[in-house]
Amino acid sequence: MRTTVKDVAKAVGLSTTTVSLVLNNKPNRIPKATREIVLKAAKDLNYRPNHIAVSMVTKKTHTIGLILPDISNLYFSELAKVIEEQFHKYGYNVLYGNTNGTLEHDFEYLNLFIDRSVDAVIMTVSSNYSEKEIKSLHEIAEMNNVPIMMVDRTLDDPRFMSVLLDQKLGGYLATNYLIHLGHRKIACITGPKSLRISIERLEGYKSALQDAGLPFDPALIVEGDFRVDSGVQALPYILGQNATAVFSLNDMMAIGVYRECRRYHLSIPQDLSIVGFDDIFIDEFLEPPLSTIAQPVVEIGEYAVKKMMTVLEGEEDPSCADTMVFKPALKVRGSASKFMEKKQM
Amino acid sequence: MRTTVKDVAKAVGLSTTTVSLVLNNKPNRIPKATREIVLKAAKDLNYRPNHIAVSMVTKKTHTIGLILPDISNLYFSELAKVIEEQFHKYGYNVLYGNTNGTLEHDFEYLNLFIDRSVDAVIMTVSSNYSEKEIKSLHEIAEMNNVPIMMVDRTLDDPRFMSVLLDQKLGGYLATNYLIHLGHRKIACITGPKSLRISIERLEGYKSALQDAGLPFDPALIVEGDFRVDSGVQALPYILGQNATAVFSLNDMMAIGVYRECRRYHLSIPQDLSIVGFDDIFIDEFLEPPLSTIAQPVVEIGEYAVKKMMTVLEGEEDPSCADTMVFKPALKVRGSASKFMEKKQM
DNA sequence: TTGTAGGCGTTATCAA
DNA sequence: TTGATAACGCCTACAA
Repeated sequence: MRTTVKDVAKAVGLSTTTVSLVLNNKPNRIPKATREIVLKAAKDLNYRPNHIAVSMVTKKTHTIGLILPDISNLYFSELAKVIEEQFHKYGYNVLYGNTNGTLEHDFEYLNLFIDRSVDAVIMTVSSNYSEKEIKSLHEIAEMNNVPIMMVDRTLDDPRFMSVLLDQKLGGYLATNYLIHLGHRKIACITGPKSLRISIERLEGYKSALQDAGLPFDPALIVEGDFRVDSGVQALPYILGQNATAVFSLNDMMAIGVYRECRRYHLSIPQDLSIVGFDDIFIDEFLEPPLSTIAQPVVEIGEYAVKKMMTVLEGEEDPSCADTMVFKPALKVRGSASKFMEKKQM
Repeated sequence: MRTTVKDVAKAVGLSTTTVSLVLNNKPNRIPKATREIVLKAAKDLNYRPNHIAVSMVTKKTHTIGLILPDISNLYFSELAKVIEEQFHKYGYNVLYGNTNGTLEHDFEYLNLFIDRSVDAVIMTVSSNYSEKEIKSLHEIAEMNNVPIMMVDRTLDDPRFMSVLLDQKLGGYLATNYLIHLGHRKIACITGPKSLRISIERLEGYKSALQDAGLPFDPALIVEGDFRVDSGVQALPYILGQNATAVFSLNDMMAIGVYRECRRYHLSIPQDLSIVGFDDIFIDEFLEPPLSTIAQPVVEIGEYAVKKMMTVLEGEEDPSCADTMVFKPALKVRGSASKFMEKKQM
C-alpha cells in the first residue's frame, strides 16, 4: 500500500489536517518547526498524493482530453507532441483518442473523456457538422461545464474557442505564386468537399485567380481525399486539361503527383509546376524539394494550450470564446518554375 | 451537477445499493421488474457513472500510461495509434507522454502516471539503462504493483515483459541482400552506440559479412544519431572509403544520404546502393523508392495490448514476464542494384 | 496553531 | 431481494 496522509499524520503525531495543510502550502501559517517535521516524514515515508482522491474532492483531474482524427498523420502527431509538452509544463496530462476521422468517434471520445472528468478538451473535428450536431456538441460542453477548444478545423459556431489557420490565405499564397511564375492553367487537387479546409483553401485559389484577372475554370478542379493516391489518380486528368501547374491542397497528394509524374517521365518543375500545403518534414527531401504552404504548428499548439490554461485558471470565461487565426507562409523550394511554352509532345 | 446514483435511487424510491447492483449487472439477481425501473430512471436522468469515484473504490482506473521517446516520429505515432485503438476496444484510455529520448523523462512520466493510478504502463525506454536504473525501474513497478511492458526497445532484464523486433536479423537481412548483389565494401551508418537497437542491428551486419566470408572493416562504420543530418554528414566519409553500398540503420538517415547524393550528382543505385531500416511511409515515394527492413508495427502494437490485457484481467501473472520477438522483413524497392565496377571518376 | 468531522460518488460488506 | 453503513484518500469548514 502506498503511504497516505493518515500514515504521515500518525508518524508525526499530528492530525491529517495539519499534514494536508503543510503539503498543500496552505496559508494557515503552520510554524516552520511542525512544517519541517511533516515534510521530512512525508519524504521519509515516500508519500505521494493519490490523484484520484484529490480529484474526488477538488473536482479537478489535471487531465486534458485530446481528440484527433489520426495521430499517425505527421501534422497531427507534431501537434499532439507540442500540446502534450506544453500541458506537461503546467502539470497536466493528456488523454488522447484517434477518431479516424469519423463523427461518431468524435462524440464517443468526447463523452468518454467527460466521463473521466477531464478538465478540458482539445479537438480537431473529423468533418463539418450539421446544425444539429453542433448544437449537440455545444450542449454536451455546457452541461458538463467542460471547455472545448477546436484546433485546425472549427465549426460554424462562434461559441467554441478555436485556433485556426487562415486557410484561404494559404490557398491564395500558393496560387498567386504560380500565377506570378506565369502559369495560366493551374489545376487544383482539393480535399473532401465536406471539409471546411478544402473549401477555404479553394476559395483562396479562386480569389487569387480573380485578383489576377484570370478566369476560374471548374474543369481544372479535381476532388481528392488528402491521401497520396488522390494525387496519383488526379494527374492523368490534369494533364488532359493541359494544366502547366498544380496546386495540391496538401503535401501527401502532391507526393502522389510526384510519383505519377515519374511514371509519365515528366519532370518537375520543367513539365509541371507544383505547390503543396502543410510543409511536412519530408518535403525538403523530395526531388525536387516541394514548395508548399507552411503552417506554424508549434505556435498553434502553444497558443491553444496557453489559451486553455487561462480558462482553466479561471482568468477567463470560456464563454467569451474567441478565435485565433494564424497566418500560413509560402515556402519556396524547387517544385515550381516559370512557365515556358510547352514543347510539342 | 451530473446525476448520481443517489439521484437515481431517490427517483425510484430504492437504495443506492440496489441501483448500483442493477447498473453493474451484479449477480445478486435483482428481479426484472425493479431492474427495469432502475434502468429506465437511469436513462431518463441521463445517469453517467463518475469514473473517479469508481476508481476510488475499485482501485482500477482503466487507464494506461504510454511513454514514448517522440510521438512525432512516424514509427512511434503509428505504434501509438495502434495501441490506443486496441485499448479502446477494451474500454481503456491512454495517457501519453513524450520523453524526447531522455532518461529523466522516462522516470518522470512513469512516476507521474503511477501517481495517477494507471493500471499499466507501456513504454519504449529512451536509452540503455545502467544496472542501477534498471533496478530502480523495477522497484517502482513492484512497489506500485503496476505492470510495465517494454515495446521496441527493452532493458537487459528478464523481469520486464517485452515485445521486440529481432533487430539482429534485420541487420543481417539488409546486409546479406547487399552482399548478394555483389557488394564488397558496404558501409554502415549506425544509431547512437548507447542504444541496443544500434548494437543489435550492427551485429546482424557483422554476422552477414562473416557468413559470406567477408572481413569486417571498422573504417566502414559511421556513428549517426538516427536523424536525417547524420546521413548527410556521413556520405562524404563513406565515399572516401570507396564503399559501393550503404546500410543505414534507419530510413531517416537514408533520406539524408539521398539528399547528399544529389548534391554530389551521384545516382542511386547506380553509384551507390542503399538499404534502410523501418519502412516509413515515405520510402516508396522517394526517387528511387527506398529498399528497407520493415517492422510489423501493427502486429507489435496489437500483441503488446493483448498481452497486457491478459495480465490486467488477471489471467496471467506479470511476473512470468516473457519476451515476444517479431521478425522483420526485407522490402526490396529500387535503391540497391548489382555491384558494377565503378567507372573512373 | 491544530484537530474534528463531514463529504466527494461509488462499491462492498453484511445484515435484514 | 434489498438496505444501512463503512470505506476508498483527501480536503476543508469550523471548532477548539
